[in-house]
Amino acid sequence: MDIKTLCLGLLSLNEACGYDLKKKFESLFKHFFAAGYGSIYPALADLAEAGLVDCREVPQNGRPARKVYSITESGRKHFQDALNSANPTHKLRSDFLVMMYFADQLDNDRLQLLLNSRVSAFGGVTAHIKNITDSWPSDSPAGARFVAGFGEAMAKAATQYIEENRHILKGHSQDQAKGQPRIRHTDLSQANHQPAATIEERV
Amino acid sequence: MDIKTLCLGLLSLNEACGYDLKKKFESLFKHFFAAGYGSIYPALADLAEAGLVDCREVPQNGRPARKVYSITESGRKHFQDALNSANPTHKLRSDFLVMMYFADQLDNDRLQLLLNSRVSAFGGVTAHIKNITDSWPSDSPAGARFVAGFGEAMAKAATQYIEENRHILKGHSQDQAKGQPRIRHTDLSQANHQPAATIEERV
DNA sequence: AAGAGCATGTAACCTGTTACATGATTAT
DNA sequence: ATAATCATGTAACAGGTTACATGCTCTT
Repeated sequence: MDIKTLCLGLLSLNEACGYDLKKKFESLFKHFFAAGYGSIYPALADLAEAGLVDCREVPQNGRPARKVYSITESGRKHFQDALNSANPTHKLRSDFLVMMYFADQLDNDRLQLLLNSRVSAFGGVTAHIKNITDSWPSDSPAGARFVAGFGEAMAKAATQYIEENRHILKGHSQDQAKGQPRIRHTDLSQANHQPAATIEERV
Repeated sequence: MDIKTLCLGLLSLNEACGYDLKKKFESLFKHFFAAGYGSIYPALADLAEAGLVDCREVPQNGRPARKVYSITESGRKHFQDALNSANPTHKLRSDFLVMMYFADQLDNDRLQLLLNSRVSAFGGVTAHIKNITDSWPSDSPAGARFVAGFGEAMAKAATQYIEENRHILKGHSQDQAKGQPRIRHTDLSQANHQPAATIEERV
């Protein structure tokens, strides 16, 4: 799902200007979808050009006019179609896990720092979600509560996993020689998939 | 962290050709980092050009020669630097959660299907991880075990969250009128941030 | 006085994805 | 026979990020 569609979705709930949408992205969707002005404004322009939204300009004193976008019937239909199309994705991209994979090439101070800041980042997610949900009325939409709860649950599980398993990771101590790996790795891909021509895969 | 760096990291453990790296991405990193041939081959070419890896061609019968890449000292240093640079990211991008946010615009059959296939996708992740880790020796690197365990923990937590909370989501039944939202949403962003010029934000 | 917030956007860039192109060998 | 595996890559495209450009008002 691209940002255009997501903007359209938000506009199916309330009319808004680009600035408003950015704030919604940063409150509601922060833990699973990112978007900056550089994507939102062009997206709104495209939506308007395609007739999926209408734009009404509200002049203001001393600021650029608010361009308030509201969804059209055509836009609503378009969004319904998007909701009914194929298998939605759910993708994690984590440099943190990459680094943890290479933990034994990290020195121990750095490793502990990375683990601590990841835990604290998850704490930030939890705090952020709590912060936004606290102001919600009790009849707030189920979908919103579900995705907020999902974020909390993930942050909690991740934190717990890290705290319970960080002890298995040991970076090397800083005073040892650098630049040389001291541990020979087992090849973790499937055993013996290498043609005979390839030599010296290690144990 | 870009794919180039990650390839370099894998090459810091074992020499490999592009095809091998792809397989490693798909076994070890599948749950948190994706990469296709279209990124890997150009990445390897760039690394070689930058002198961070050496390339040795191993001719084969009836196939293109294997281009086996091995890391250089310069490459190893470069990778260490990457591991020691700033705050690694950890980003989720989920169309699934987007759709759940808009659950009440989904019809109920579709909603249940989405939830079921997401649960089953997480089951697939768990199976995949179990599958690869089962073949690992008991002294396999701690980093590899940590990231595999992380993936399992997340899949488990996500599945549990979905099963325990799916009941709060109700799509509309299919025989009702389509294209019109029947529920007026409360604006979930901060209360009263709208300038007076903006009208008719709802309760 | 300084900084945050409101409000718009563009343009160049970076990065990765998808589809294409080729073709023998091995397992089912 | 058919499909999967091995093995290389390119080229066009899509999509999002970052930096830039502007400027008033309200809060601290």
